[in-house]
Amino acid sequence: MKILKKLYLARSARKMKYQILLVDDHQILLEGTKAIIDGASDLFEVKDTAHTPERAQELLKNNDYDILITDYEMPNMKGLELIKIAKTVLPEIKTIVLSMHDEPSVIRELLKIGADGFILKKDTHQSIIDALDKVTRGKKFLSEDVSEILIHGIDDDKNKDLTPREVEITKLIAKEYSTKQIADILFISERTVETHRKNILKKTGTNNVVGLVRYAYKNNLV
Amino acid sequence: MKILKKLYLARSARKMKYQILLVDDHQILLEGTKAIIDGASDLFEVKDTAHTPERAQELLKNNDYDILITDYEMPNMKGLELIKIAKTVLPEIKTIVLSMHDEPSVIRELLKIGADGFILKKDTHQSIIDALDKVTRGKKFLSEDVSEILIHGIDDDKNKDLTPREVEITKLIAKEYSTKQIADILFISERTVETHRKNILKKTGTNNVVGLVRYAYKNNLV
DNA sequence: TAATCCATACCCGATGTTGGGTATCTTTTT
DNA sequence: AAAAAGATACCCAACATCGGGTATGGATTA
Repeated sequence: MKILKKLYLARSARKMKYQILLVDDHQILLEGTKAIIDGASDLFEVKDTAHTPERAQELLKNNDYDILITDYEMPNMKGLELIKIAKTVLPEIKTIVLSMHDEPSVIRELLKIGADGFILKKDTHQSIIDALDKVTRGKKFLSEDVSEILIHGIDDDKNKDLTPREVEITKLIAKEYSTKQIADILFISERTVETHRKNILKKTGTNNVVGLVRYAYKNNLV
Repeated sequence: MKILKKLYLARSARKMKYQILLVDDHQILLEGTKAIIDGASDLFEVKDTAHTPERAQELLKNNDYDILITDYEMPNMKGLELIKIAKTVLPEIKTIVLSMHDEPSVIRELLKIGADGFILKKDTHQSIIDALDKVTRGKKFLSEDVSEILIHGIDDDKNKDLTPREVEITKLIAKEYSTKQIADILFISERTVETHRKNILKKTGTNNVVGLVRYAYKNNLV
């Protein structure tokens, strides 16, 4: 809190812009968002952009940023992990997630690991500016739509979280591996895989693989 | 061809900008892309934007545009249908599709119905400008990545198209209906559904429902 | 320490899926 | 008019999945 205020004051005293690192695997969205930010406010500036999480990681290590804005769905690494890395390298950095998906579970997970803002790609550009404004003041920002989802998605909590092992198996199922193949890959018995499978079906509230694959898609396990 | 050249000359003679209608259900991408186009060239101008296909349809009927740039994946209506509508209302309009997905079948389908350009969201903003440039000269534009995909996806043609009935059944399977339920819904025998099922698996090159559901997701049947 | 959770593994039986066919009738294409 | 494609429907056998259990050892939490 204290650090933040100091940072904020320092910036404004020196009339410096907040330096932003923008990450998205879609080049066009990257450039579009940069155009929005650079054009809409003279308080913020996109210092660098990265279109892979790896490149972002590299930039984070060798530069100083005030804010990280990142896509959530990216190849190899989820926005989630990138945020964790960013918070480690630059503990004071503020993070905003830009996502297509509006699954309550994902949003909750992000907030839990300390993301400061969450915006959907279908929100307006004003949301981005509002979010930047809020997070630099040390507050959390959720776009209207996101709040809406959180409120109406509460009972969704009964969807108990899958255990790590169950997530692993769900992913393999969704990759078209058979029970036998999964057993071979994980060096466990087919019976065990079947047990996991049954538990997963129960937890996800479906009664066949199709439902499971749909669950995997909705929760970005694919 | 003739008409196009006339249009092109007329525009430049009058020093008028090409009028663009931009359609995308993600507000941020809409505004970002608009910023890119308006900022990068004084030959083109985003006259209107729409975040639903319905709104786009309305605009198309009451206004004149030279170019339509549309997302492919949208609720209710696919970019495909919007292009058909646009070409009906304004036969001379040029159409460019902006898509996340890089399925050869989708690209081929779009080119078949007369789309003039195809860009992936992971391409650079220069691709958009290049595309605008080309299509106003009456040429087709495929971004490098897209051409790449088309070339390496040729043998994908063995993925013979599913028949209407097969598509119908695929959708039902992907909606978690069992063979028995599908038989009831379509008033046909379970045996028939099984036959369709087998043919679909063969055509899509998979050997279980999981692969089928993945196919459904990739081809926007879900 | 006791209770809970997680991962492991087995049993059983019912039901569903997959892969191999063949066959008829209608519609569309050549 | 002949050929091809599409939708219908059946047979059979092998295999996988699903739903109901129970059980055990290890780790974590209360």
